[in-house]
Order: sequence, then structure tokens, then C-alpha cells
Amino acid sequence: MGAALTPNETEVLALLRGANGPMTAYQLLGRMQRNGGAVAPPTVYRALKGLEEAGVVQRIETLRAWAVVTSPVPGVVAICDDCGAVRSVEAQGVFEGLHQRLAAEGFAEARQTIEVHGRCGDCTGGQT
Amino acid sequence: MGAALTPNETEVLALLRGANGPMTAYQLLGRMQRNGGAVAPPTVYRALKGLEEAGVVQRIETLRAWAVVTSPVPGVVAICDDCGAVRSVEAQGVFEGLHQRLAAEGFAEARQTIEVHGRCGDCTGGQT
DNA sequence: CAGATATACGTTATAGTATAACATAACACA
DNA sequence: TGTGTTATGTTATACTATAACGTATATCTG
Repeated sequence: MGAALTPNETEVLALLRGANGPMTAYQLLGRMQRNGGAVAPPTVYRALKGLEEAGVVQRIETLRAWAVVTSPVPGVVAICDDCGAVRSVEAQGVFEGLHQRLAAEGFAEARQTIEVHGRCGDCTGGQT
Repeated sequence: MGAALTPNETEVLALLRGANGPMTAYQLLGRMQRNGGAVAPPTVYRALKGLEEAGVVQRIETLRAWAVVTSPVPGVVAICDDCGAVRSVEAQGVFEGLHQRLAAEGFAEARQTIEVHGRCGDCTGGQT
């Protein structure tokens, strides 16, 4: 099974789970400071690193922020530029197609990042 | 046609074209300072913004660096973690599949980012 | 021409993101 | 007891990006 989380990792994970979207490392830091006194950036970044390696959080590259992983398989991160909502959309076929395409080039992928900006269904109001 | 580039944009683009891979904004800044004396970060970032809007450069999110766009259509950015090579791989089918998948969710995408880390063909030596 | 607007650029300062390096504490266990 | 390992604390700094304001130049227009 996955290794147990450390206290700091547990705290960071709880904060991210309690948020309704990604948080930046310094937002997490601020929360931890209000909770627990003196906390410095490395504490947060170390926790995020551990959680990322455990596969339970991921960095949203285009937002420079961190979010909990909501899907057991890799997802496409869909970011609404209107309302800020961030969703992970399962898209096995897309990842599979990507793998095939890169394998054909001789590229052995280790980590795929797919992020999309646009407007979510709520914000387009059904408009195409 | 596309708007003409400003002198600063032209200089930044030339530097990126002359590089054999992505450069960070501050690497560009260093080069410009050695060329032209006093240059400050906003000069570089403004040029990068203009070039990005013109579609001739792009930010490689996972590297926090900037590269020239080498393909007329959006490409998958394949980054070798061994040798550092960065290639843009055309993958129309992948982008199309991504579009279909998101459209089905009611999401209207404006910008897609696909970056993959791993090992390029040269570094795997043909191994699967 | 005077004045208004727009564009590019310069300049200073600061905000925001991330890591290096070294010190300490607590625990496991030979 | 001593030794190694893991997690954490602490200080400082590096790296990335933007805000805000000032200046110069060109263009348009009354």
C-alpha cells in the first residue's frame, strides 16, 4: 500500500480537500501559519512533494497552483477562465492516443500533462 | 497578415531562434543585457507576451521557459528528461480527440496545453 | 499648429513561486 | 549506547513575473 502520510502532508492534504479548487503554495502556507504558528515555505513544498509522489495531489501547471487528484486515472484538467472552476475530466482515449503517437516517435513518456483553458458549460450557458 | 514585430520582440525572437531549445525569461534578459546595456525584466516579458499573442513563441509550462513555435498547428511538447531535448510533435488526432471529449462535457476550450516528460528515442537507444 | 490618442519603451519597485543548505528532534533497532 | 533514518525546523536566497508610473514618438484630427 502507499506509504503513510506525515503530519505535515496530512495537514496540507486536508487543506486542499477543504478548498473548492486549487490553492497556491503560499495560500497553503498562510493557512498553516494561522493554524500552527511559525511555518516556512519548505514545510509546504516538502509536503506537496511527498503528496505528489504519493499521487494524491498534482500541480496545475498553468495556474501555478496545487490540487487534489480526483480521479484514479490521469485526467485532462479543464480550467474555466470565467468562473475559475477546475475539473479533472477522464479521457482515457486521449491519453492512449497520445501514448501511441509518442511511441511512434520513439519517445517513452513518464508523465503527461494535459490542461485546457476555456469556458465551462455553466459559463457558456449551453452556447456552442 | 500578422502585425509587425517591435524591435524588442524581434530581438527576443532572434535569441530564441538561435538557441537550441527553450530559454527562461532571465536567460533572455542576460543575453539582452550583454548585447544592449540596461534592460529590465518587463522588457523581456512584454516582448514574450507580444510574441506569444502573435503565435510565434510559447511558454513551456513544465519548464517555466520559452520556446519558438515550430509547427503551424498546435503540437504536443515532448521533453526528454535525460538530454533535455524539447520537440514539438504534431498530433492532430490527439487534439481533435481532446476537443471532442471536452465538447461532450460542454466545455468550450480556448487553449490546450499538452506536455509530456520522458525519454526521447536517442536516449532510450531504441529500447521500448 | 495644438491637442488628443495610441504605442512602445524605460525604470523602479515589488509580488509571487521555489529551493539550497544546514540544524534539530524523534524514533528504530543493531 | 550508538548509529542511521526520517521528518521537521530555520535561515537565507534564487528564480519567475508583474504593477505602476514616466517618457518618447508617431499619428490623427479639429
